[in-house]
Amino acid sequence: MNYWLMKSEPDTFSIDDLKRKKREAWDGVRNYQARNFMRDGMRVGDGVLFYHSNCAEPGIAGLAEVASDAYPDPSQFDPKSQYFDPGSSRDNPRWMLVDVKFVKKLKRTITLDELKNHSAVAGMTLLRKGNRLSVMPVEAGDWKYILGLE
DNA sequence: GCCAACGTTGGC
DNA sequence: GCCAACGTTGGC
Repeated sequence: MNYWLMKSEPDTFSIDDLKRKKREAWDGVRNYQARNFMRDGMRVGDGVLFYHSNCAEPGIAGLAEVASDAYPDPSQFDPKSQYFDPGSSRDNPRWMLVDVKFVKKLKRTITLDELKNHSAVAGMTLLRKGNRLSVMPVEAGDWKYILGLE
């Protein structure tokens, strides 16, 4: 069992949206490293920290779970989608995604600002300067520690 | 809205 | 293969 952090802009798709929909295909990832984590690293049942980015209160807003194996992101084939990739083909899809299902909304958002003040998690990928990955691994120890902060 | 950081693209 | 230009991310 592995742990992950996935970023979403709450204006686009928030933890409340996931709660309402129960399950969501995590489409639109167009970064190779993030894709590789989904394609090669994720297994059904892995834990996911649902992170709100690019908003008033950036931070971990809830928990989710990997709910499918990786499969081709349908939006890459759709010319009307903002995620359309003319360089990809159905025979050899470039972008993969997983489904994610709702587990819980945290009682409060554990903010980025707060995490920065805990030296125990200072090594997290999330906190690395200039980090822009939208999907990244989380170490088991960091996962446990963060859940203890709620 | 600004801008630092970083990934991608494309000319050479 | 180098690297400048460009686009995007995301905190502030």
